[in-house]
Amino acid sequence: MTDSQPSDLLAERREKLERLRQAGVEPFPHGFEGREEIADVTSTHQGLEAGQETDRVHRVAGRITGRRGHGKAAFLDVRDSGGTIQLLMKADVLDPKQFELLDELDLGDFIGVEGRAIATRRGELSLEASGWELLAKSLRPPPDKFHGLEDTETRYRRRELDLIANEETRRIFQVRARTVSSIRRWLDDRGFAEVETPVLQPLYGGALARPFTTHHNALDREFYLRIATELYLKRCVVGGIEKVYELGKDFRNEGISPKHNPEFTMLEWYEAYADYEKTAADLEVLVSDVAEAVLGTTRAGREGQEVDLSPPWKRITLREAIQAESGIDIESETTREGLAAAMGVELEDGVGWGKLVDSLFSKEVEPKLVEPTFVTDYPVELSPFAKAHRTRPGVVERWEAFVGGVEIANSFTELNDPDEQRRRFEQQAAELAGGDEEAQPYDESFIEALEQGMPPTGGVGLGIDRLVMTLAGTSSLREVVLFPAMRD
RNA sequence: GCCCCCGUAGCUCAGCUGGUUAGAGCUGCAGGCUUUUAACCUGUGAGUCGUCGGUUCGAAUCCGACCGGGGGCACCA
Repeated sequence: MTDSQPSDLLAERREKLERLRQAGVEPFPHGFEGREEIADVTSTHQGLEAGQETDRVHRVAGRITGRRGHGKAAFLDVRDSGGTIQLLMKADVLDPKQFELLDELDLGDFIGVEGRAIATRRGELSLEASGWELLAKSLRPPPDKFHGLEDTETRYRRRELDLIANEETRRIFQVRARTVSSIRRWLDDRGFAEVETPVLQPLYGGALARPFTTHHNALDREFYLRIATELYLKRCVVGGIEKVYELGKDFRNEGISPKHNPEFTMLEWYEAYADYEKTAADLEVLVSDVAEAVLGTTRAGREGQEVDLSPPWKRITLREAIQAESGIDIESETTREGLAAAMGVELEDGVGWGKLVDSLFSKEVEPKLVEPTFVTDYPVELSPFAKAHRTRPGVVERWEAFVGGVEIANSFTELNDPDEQRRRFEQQAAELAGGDEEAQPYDESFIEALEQGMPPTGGVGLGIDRLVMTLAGTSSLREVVLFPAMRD
């Protein structure tokens, strides 16, 4: 090699690729037999003392994350998904050709190695390589080995680089994977059946949100991406699946924020013969159990805002919560004009009493609900699928759960009176016609299902991304979504 | 949709009251070193300063528009 070679980082790697090929090395072989997980190797030799050598030979494979040359010896760090181990490459142990070809390796390459376990003078467990093979050449340079990758945009757009460079990112998505699997286990163990209902729906419903619209060519008609699984899951309950859940993506055509992504993961479960007291008791146990399973503790949350997720969680009615934080009693201010005046805001067209209550709550109360809290008994205007409260007029049997100032779940005693449901739909349809784009369209087939007869039922929606935020201690939802929505 | 902040080498950053050929560390390349671990030592290469336009003798630096990102507001879960 002379100085006149192109010094471009990509070109360098391609030249190494060619030199390896010319030396008879296949840079992209098909596999590596007899590999052990690095974590297993390190735990096998945990007690090894500095300078101690063994005769145990291991085969490991992974990505080269560090390299320290030493003339007639070299150290490589190799990482697989569960651990990292140091390799000692010595000129007097390796085949001369293999030792020479080490020069053609780069940070980021995948190699497979065989070597005996030793502990170096500094006490680091290492494999003294007797042979190595290239498993895949990396043709692009990895992010800075010390500073990692910090640019937020690159981290989200090229999440693979973020995962390579940042231990914390790998941890977060491990938390996410364990959270999802332990939620499924929790529900499965209690006899819930997981189902899959349509993502493409002829009519959207089950939440107050604007949908994405798409087109089916063969049928030549519009479909909506679901905003919730609610209505289909209740039809499952009508059909006799008494404990049912679905864990999957919903899509809402709303803005993007640290708490919102247009596609997000939602768990909904429904249990026949249960009510919102039962669902609240279940949720606090589920979240607490999941935290214990995933983190080994029920304490979680962001730095400086750690909370204890163990039950029982605090319970407060919406009215009390609002009164405590704002001094406004929503049972006294029962007109939109009166409430707007009490809040000191301009009354805009199309903003009803319910929306005012909602905005009052979001502004004044929600950010302060750091400790796990159930807020109960919502106005009927905001809850078209919830059953009226058994004793309190004007409110429904509904709660929302908050942790760290973020809503993580929503639940009600489900409305199962088809005639009442029809009236609620009519109300929603009127608001939709009146310009409220988040109101519900009328769904006759759902009404027919209720007319078939649905047992008293409790249902819950749990935002998985937001729960993972809490468990992983992140302040942005985008940190727990592998590939968050981006422009272009 | 509105407001504020940001965009300099593959990565992490400096330079920004306008003024020689835009700097550093890591990465890369050449060389040295048989126990290092952010290895070290010597030498060396690498940039449409987000894009386009404007002001100016002169723009990474000042102004405008656009693109992309972050945060906040609005809206939602």
